[in-house]
Amino acid sequence: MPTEPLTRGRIVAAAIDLIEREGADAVSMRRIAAELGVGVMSLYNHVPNKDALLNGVAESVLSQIEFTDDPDAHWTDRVRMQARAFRQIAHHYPRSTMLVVSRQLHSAAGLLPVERALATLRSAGFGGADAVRMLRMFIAYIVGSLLREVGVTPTFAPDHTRTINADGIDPALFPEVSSLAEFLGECDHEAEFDFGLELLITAAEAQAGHREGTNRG
Amino acid sequence: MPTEPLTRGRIVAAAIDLIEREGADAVSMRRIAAELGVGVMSLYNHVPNKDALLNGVAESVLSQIEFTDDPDAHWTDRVRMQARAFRQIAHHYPRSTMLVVSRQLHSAAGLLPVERALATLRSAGFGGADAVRMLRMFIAYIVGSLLREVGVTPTFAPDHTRTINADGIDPALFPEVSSLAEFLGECDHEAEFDFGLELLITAAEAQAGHREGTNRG
DNA sequence: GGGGGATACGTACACCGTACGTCCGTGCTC
DNA sequence: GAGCACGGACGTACGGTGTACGTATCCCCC
Repeated sequence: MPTEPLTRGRIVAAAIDLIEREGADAVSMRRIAAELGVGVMSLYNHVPNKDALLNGVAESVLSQIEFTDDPDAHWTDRVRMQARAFRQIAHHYPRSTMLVVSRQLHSAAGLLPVERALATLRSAGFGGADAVRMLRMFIAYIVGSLLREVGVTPTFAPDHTRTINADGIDPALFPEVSSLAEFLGECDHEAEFDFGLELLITAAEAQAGHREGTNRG
Repeated sequence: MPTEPLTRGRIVAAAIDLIEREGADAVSMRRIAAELGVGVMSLYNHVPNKDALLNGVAESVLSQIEFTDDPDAHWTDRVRMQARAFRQIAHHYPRSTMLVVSRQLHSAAGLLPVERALATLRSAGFGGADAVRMLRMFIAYIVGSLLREVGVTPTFAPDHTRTINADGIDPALFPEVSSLAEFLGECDHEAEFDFGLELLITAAEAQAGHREGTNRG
């Protein structure tokens, strides 16, 4: 009974599966091998080392983004759709998101979203330099938001404020925090994401109109 | 010759020092102990485990933020100053920034910036819910930006595009990326940060004016 | 003096990534 | 068909990791 042959793809898939089930800390070459019913060192026939494997995980997740934005739609709608597509994949692989965001990949997988976004921004009338600036701004916001959603970002996170509150935070030292504990303690991630996204898009649109015909990129 | 007694503070300081010198991967309990000229297990008299130690690192860095914003200044100026203070500390401890941003601390160290920011936003006239929303938006942008600056964020990062370009990216597949390689390849971090920050502040100010007297928080 | 608590330390265990050597099934060459 | 080269699967081994546990040492208070 020849088992399915070992493959880089199968290994990466097993890694993603393991990460989503037990978290990134659970990932070890031994563990993945066991998961695949295979000797540890067999993995190294398909993957040079653990770091490369994790890069593979990030690339795989990134490449699964589904861009469904209509090329004929208004550019603001396209930006919205692209940002949401990014967010959606992060939601689908929440525990892998940290990996995606924290690894420097220089492969085509990571380049496609950039290409799409740049095309959209240029179609909005932004010059080269401005398009890149805008892209970087959107990415910064999206990455930061996803980190919060995924539950990585620090104190400012949602449910932990409840913990803090339970611990009893001193209202004299932190009047605002304690009086706003109600709002800090809850977080509709999607609503929060969209709120900032809309603000950014509105601001970007204002810039686009403002600089029309003044493209200096 | 009784050496300086071991202390949680000294341990955390040694960890920060080590991280900044050799990166977060170099941190191990053995390494830190060696750095302090001390047995490994002695550390555990002052720190429950490695994770707590890293939390200590994050808290320490966070608590060194110097808020110099004038309480009487316009709220937009105060937001600007606070965001820059955050960025400055990240620049001072670049390799520790990832830790700061990726750990869930629930200590006072992480609460102070939140308190300051909330106070500022409330003074701008935002209701409770809106103030928290704005705070989250600013934090998302700042965190995302710092990750990029620190050189952690993926493909969209600056100098690696040059590498990609050197590798020869296919202009047919990625026309925008390749035609904008010039702009993607360089990044004045401070200018980029300020660009987005100003956009956000402007947008926030518009919201503040728009909702005046309509506070529903 | 003597007892007790805090601190420093060494040893030991389970686990990690991976370099290296070995084995075996497959396919090509004669 | 015989011989052989080769690639993939595997076991072993080494140096590293975090930390549980037991022990030794110091200082302070009685």
